[in-house]
Formats: sequence, structure tokens, C-alpha cells
Amino acid sequence: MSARIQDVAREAGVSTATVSRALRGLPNVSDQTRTTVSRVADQLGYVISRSASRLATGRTLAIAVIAPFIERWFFAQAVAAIEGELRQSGFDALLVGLAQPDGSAREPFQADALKGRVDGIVVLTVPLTGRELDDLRGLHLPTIFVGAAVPGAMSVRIDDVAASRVATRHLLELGHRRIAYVGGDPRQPINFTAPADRRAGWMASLREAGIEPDPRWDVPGHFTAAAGARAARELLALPEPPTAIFCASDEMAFGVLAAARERGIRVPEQLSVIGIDGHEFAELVGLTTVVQPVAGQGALAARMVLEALRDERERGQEHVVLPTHLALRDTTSSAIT
Amino acid sequence: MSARIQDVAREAGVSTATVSRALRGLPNVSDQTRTTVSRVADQLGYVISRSASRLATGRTLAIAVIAPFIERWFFAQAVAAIEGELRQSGFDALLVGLAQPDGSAREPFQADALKGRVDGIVVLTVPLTGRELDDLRGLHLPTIFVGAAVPGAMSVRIDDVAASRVATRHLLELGHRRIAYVGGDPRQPINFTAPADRRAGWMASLREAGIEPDPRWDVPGHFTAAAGARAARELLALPEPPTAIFCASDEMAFGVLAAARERGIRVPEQLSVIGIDGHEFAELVGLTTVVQPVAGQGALAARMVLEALRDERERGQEHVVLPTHLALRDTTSSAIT
DNA sequence: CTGTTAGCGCTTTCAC
DNA sequence: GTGAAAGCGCTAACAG
Repeated sequence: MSARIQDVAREAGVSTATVSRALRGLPNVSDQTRTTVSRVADQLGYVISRSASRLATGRTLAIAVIAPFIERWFFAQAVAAIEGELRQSGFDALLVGLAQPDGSAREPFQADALKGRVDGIVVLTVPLTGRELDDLRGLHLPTIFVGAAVPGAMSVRIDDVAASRVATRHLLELGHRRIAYVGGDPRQPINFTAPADRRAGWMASLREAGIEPDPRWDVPGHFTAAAGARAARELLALPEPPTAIFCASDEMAFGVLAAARERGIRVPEQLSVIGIDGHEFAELVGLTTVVQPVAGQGALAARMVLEALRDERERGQEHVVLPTHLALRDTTSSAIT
Repeated sequence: MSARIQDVAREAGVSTATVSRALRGLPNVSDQTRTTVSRVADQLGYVISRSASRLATGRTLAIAVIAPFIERWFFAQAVAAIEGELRQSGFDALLVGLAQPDGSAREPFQADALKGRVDGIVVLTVPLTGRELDDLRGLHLPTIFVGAAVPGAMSVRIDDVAASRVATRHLLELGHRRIAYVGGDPRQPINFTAPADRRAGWMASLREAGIEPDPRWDVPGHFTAAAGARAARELLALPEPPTAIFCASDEMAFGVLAAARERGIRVPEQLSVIGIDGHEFAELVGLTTVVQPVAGQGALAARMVLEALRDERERGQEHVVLPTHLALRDTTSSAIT
């Protein structure tokens, strides 16, 4: 149905080889010829067949973007940025989620299903098992991780420990002593270091301030607002409830704020709340938070895989750490002593 | 580097044709043979070359998912659902955004860049120009629109006029007379009917109640929280401000709520607010809203393209309208008269 | 039930 | 600067 390279060649009075060269901007084609070919090509509405091209070159011009939950804020932001960057460079973004149809657990990640389908891979803070990780490496494709540093591959992330310390210290400086942490799932899968690192930063900061964190101050929030709210209810029901809650994500912080409101606890007068992310709504509701560049990490990661594709030699294992900053707003204030 | 069908054939002592048939589960292969072939195949770590397969069959086993803004709530939810559905059926999800690198206007959509790259297309409420739409049709691929009914193609959506009437009538029944509408951009591109339809529903409901909508009650909210907040500030500064604000999306409603808080206006006592969507946070903050099935629309759309791919004959132009429902919460109450 | 054999449409040496 | 021709790895008749 569609025009093929043959048709263009015939119509332009040249060989298919010349058409190929002309259209791809390769050298050794006279301007004359190139012009003619281009004209004929779009006269015929000719578009290179990606399939044929892929088969002939072995390059797919596609990058896989792997995310556990596409619908969540962090991932949606990152995916959008990655897609934009890829598109701009003429690459296809092959989106691969890991959610089960029923939404329950996550699906095992089949690395070699990607074999031959993409030229590179961007992995967004996915908790991968050692086996999955090995298979991924077995692909021998430029791979970059966003949100966690994985040995043997490139990565873009923030310093989660540091970000967490900034948040915790901010609360300490305000005079808080009973500072709770609402984080991810307690069972920490390999390669999903953010929650663990953030918890570590919280703990370390407290200890440095001479405070031994009460185990009851450490509650899982599963990185969702609903679970954050549950966590807060639990915390606020303690005999001696915390005066400040540090959440490992803004979404959980929103949940905490809702739970506080529901109990009639005023923020920040009676309870300080701080998050991590820089979610659009954080500004809206005045949530104090440690802002991380989410789109920035995604865009950079995309550029880095593309770069690695270019410099085959330098298939580096670069690890980039992007800065974060504290956005002071209205949900934190001095502790009432 | 990787094993090819030849290798498997040789090793298994059969022809490549048999390997192909065996591995794809086609009939006319003895169980005996199929077993052997499968075993040999994964012994060798053989994976069908998608590129070669595509070239030979003309089928890509990929579906394009086109969205204007992947990072926004509605689109992220829909994309996630679509991706899941496609993956489950062994299809690749080729994500195509329309955002400019600089994030400003949207990029012109190049339909024929998709030529030969996908078997079908899911378009998420993208404002397409007539030209773009024509090009899209020119691809002759099963195409489905989510969020708008486009003649000549399939679609899945909600009844925006009806949803809007439900919201507006709810406010009317509570006794409100000055009901504002915070919607999308005033310039309505073709094929982006939701904002226009929602406005129409609002207008019609008011008129039926004998109220002539004041033009100043109709403010653009650009479907973002920030713009929603701006819209609310504008409305609340009117000499006779509305007693209720209906937002065409929950995100805009969150903005309105924030603006109200910032002005010290109590919701729902002094101002009622209602949205459309069923955003995760709506429940959290008690926003009354008209809930629409976002993931549901996405999943269904995906299933419908796949179905159309199967039943070549019946390449229908089915238009499915999914139901919505009012979720009564805490941001609406009787007007103080 | 299985093998042979043309392609699918492009890219890429190697000649000229 | 351009053309001829041999693949890329699989699939789909067709023959047996």
C-alpha cells in the first residue's frame, strides 16, 4: 500500500542505495541528487520502514522505560520527561510497567523479553531481584537507573540520605524531639534504596542530636496518600505522639495532613509535617518539603543512555547525583515545649 | 551474538519453519516436536527477533498511545491502564507525548511518523487540528479516542454534558444561584470537546433553573491546580462573588480550595466547591466530585483497539460512553441566603 | 506433520 | 558520487 524505497528510487531515477543515503543525510550524495530524492520521497509520501531498517542495521531506535507504577506522581513526571527527550532525538519510548492486571503485587520483570526490541533501557526506581538484575545486565544494553545507584550501570539520583537529613535537621532546629518517619514498605527489596536511605538519614540525624528514635515513630507509608494518612492516625494515637512527622514523599505528607485535620490537630501549631518531592500540590497547600528534580532526573537519564549509545566505547558507569533543596512553607514551626 | 532461529532449527534437528510454528503455538506441530523445540530454544536463550518478525508479517505488535501531557493526573492514570492491558496481550506500548521540550505549546502531531511502526492507536483527549486528524485517518489503522467522540473512529468517554449537569444541579438543589464554572482554555480546539461540553452542561442547567449565567462566572482554569487557584481569586474578588464554584477537574478544584483557604473563606460554609474526576486526593480532602472511571476508559480503549485488530472486518466505529457518579463529600452545602 | 523457498524493505559493502 | 547485490532473521505459501 505504502511507497517503498524501490518506488522512490525508480521515480527519482537512482538506485535504492542512493535513496537510502540521500534520505539519511549520509555523505557522498550530490546536492542535486539529494534534492531530487527528497522531493520525490515526500511526493510519494514515503516513510522509511522502521521494521526493515531495524532488521538491516540491528538498531531499533527505541528505548525501554521501565516503571513499577506509571500512574504515580513521581513516575508520571519522570516518564513524561524521558519521553520528551527521546522523542526529540528521534527515539521511540517503549513503556514497560510492572503492575499486575489486578493491581496487586508486581509482575516479575522479564528482561530478555526486551532482547532486540530496544537499544537502551531506563529503569525507574524499580525494586528488582538479583536475578532480574542479572538478566538485565545479560542484555548488554546501555542501561541507566533513576533513583538508585546500581553497580555496573549508570545512574541518576539524588542523595537520599542527605535529603532526609536536611528534612530531619530542619525539624530538630525547630526544637522538635519526637520526630516520626513515614516511609515505604519495611521489607526493602534490593535496588530500591530510597526508602532505606531516607530512613537512615532520619535515624542518623536524630542520633546525632542525642535522640534515640523510638521504633514506634517509624511507620510504613507505602508512598501513597492513603497509607500516609493511616500511618499518621497510628502515630497520633500514641500515648506520647510525635510533634513532627517527616514523610519520605509529599504524597504521604498529604495523607498525614488530612489525618491531622480529621483529628482536629492544627498544623503547624500542634504538629509539623515535612515531605520530600516538590509535588505540584505541595506549594498549593503550603507543605514544607525537600524538593528534588524529578523531570530533571528523567531527562538527564534519557540523555545519558542516548549518549552511551553514541559513544559505544565510553559505555561508562557514570553516577550522577542531582541536588535537592529545602522549600520552607507553612507546615513546619517551632515545637511547643 | 544472540541465537537465531537457524541455530534452534539445527540443534533441534528440524527446519526453521517448524521452529517458527512450534514457538508461536501454531497448529500442525506434533507435541513431541514442539516440546523439543521449546527446550532447545530456551536452552539457547533464543528469543524471536521482533524486527525480523515485523518485517516478515507486517505486524508490529505495538500500539501507539498519544497523550498531550503524560505527567498530568488524568493522562498518567489512563496511560498506566492502557499499558497494562497492552502488555498483558503481548503488545508494546509506544508512548507519544506532544509536549514541547520547553514545555510551552504543544508540538504538531506527525501522524505518518507512526506509519509502519504500530498496529493501532489510542489517542487521549488530544486537541488535534483537522489536518492532523486527517493524517491520522490516512494511516488506516484501528484508532480509538479516549475522552471525545470523533466521527469515523472508535471512542470511549463519559457524557461530559451529563456529568456537568449532575454537578451543577447538585449545587442548584443546595440553593445556590451564583454558580461559577472553572474550565479549560477558552479557545476550543477541534476534538477536545470535554471542556466545551462541561461548560455547556453548566450553562444549560443554570438556564433551566431560570438563571442567566454571568459571563464573569466563566473563568478558564487550564486544568491545572495553579490556574484553578488564579481563577478562584478572580471569582472571589467579584463585587458579588459566587457562592459555589464548579470545576471541570479535581485538580482545578484543589486550586480553588487553596485560594479560598488563603482568603480565609470557609468551605463549604461560605463557598461550595465541586469537581469532576475522582482524583485520589479528592477523597483525602473531602472534595465533592463527579467521579469518572479514568483507568476504566483507558483499559477499555486498549481492549477495543486490540479487538479491532482481531476482527479486521468489524473495524467498527463503536462509541462507548461510561457512567459517572456523584461522590458527595464535604465541600458542598446549602447556600446561605 | 514437516521442509523448501521465496520474499518482507532496508542497509551496506564493494565496484565502478 | 552512484549502482549492484548480498544479506538482516523471520514467516508464509506450497509441496510433500
